[in-house]
Amino acid sequence: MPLCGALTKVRPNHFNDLSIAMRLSQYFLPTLKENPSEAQIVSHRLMLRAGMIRQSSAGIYSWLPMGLRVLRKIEQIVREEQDRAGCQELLMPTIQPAELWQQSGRYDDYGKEMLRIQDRHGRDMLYGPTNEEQITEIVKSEIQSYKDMPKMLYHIQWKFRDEVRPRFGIMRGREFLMKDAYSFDMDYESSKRAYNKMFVAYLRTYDRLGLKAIPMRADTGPIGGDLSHEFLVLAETGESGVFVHKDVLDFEIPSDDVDYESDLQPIVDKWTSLYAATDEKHDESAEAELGDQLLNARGIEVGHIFHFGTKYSEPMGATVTDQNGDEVALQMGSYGIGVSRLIGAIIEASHDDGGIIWPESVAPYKIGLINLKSGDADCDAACDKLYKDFNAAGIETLYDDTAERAGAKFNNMDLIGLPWQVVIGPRGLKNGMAEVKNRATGEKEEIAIDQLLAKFS
RNA sequence: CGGGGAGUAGCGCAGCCUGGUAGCGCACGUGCUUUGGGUGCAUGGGGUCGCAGGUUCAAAUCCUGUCUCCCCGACCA
Repeated sequence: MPLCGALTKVRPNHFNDLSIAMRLSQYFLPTLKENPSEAQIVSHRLMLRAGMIRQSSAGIYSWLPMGLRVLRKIEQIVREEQDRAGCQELLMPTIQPAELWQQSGRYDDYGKEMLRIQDRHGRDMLYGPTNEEQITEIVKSEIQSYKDMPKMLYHIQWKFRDEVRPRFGIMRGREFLMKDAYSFDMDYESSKRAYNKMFVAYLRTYDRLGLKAIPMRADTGPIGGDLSHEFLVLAETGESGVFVHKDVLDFEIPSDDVDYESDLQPIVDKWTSLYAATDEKHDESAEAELGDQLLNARGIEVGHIFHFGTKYSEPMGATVTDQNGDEVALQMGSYGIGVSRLIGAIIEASHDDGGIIWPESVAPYKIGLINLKSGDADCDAACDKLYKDFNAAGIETLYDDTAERAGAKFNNMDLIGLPWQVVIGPRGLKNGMAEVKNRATGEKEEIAIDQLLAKFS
């Protein structure tokens, strides 16, 4: 469908709209001064301290308003890029019938990671760890002719994998939010085009999230071939070692007017032309060959795309009639992004001793407005006006109107990690000035209060 | 699933060895104080010591069992 690229820019998304403004005195934001003892890695600690999540049981979390807000933002960027690539959103259930998995043969194979449950009639059900069977069933039932092919479908849904050992907070939970897309094609060549679309969409998605993500050759599973890549985000605290030709870091991200119907192979070829491997697949000989071109870093896996041919379509009978009237088993691929895990990855990649440093695209609010002297008539008036103006201009603002001391407010705002802090205090106010701090760089500058709106619009 | 550690106030911890009915810091309430990087003083509230048995006149403390959480490893988005 050639329309797919054009639709996304003004895509209304009412159910995902987020409120623009919030007063801290009214916000449910339970921040912690001290580190909870159970949290080991920095993203877990900061998510707990910044009041984003609370643990319910091992690997299962509640999302508090601040955390949910970031989750929604990430989800929305993922959604926009999937839509742009021509992938269509649907929503499949979390609970699936066991029969579906018996058909594919995975019901017995999957093991204890699959949470199995029974309904009141004793019918075997399961909490989906993934959705290949479910989507295959849908396409099988609804598509009979090559004329309705190809199709790319995705959903963003909670999954459950009963990990033996959940850890690292949200990064390795049992319950997690995932975008999974599935492609259906008549032949391998067509399937490869779908794969390339997702490849490009992934590059764009991670870039928009403020991340350096690098595609790396991954295990090809049962099919073989070269259509399988993992996307690793570079972060010092990453779980796996990565070895990358350093020029990969400077490769160009496809722009937002990429034509997804054009031949994307050159982009994919470019991005896979230089050496990039996780430590598991690292080839020692490449190390010598690359010399000082080689970057040895650490990474977090945040996405995986792969082609698996007829692995599910065949056993489940998902066939379509081709031009000759023959029944053909569909060529399939699946494309995952760990949405909730991405929050952890972003924090791992972007924080300092003071707390989180949100990239602007996913920051819960753009501006933290700090009233240094709540209760002071002039400070209150100046802040109220700014707050209203920002609000009217659609600038997301969290207004710290509490009676805390200055130091407490600064530290708390640093912890939360909003990109900009606008500080109003009696001292600057006398001259009509505010202090603006860039959270990422730490730079502070004095700006006239009446110019703030222009700066942030 | 193998190996290790921990459950005492919302959070971080002490007390346990050598039983006598619970304490410190932060947070919270109140009053004063202070006000540009987590003020200071005073005062107050809050805990079936994970749970269940057992030993004992008496158990946070000793014994047995059990549940949960965390860490290392194997596995994974």
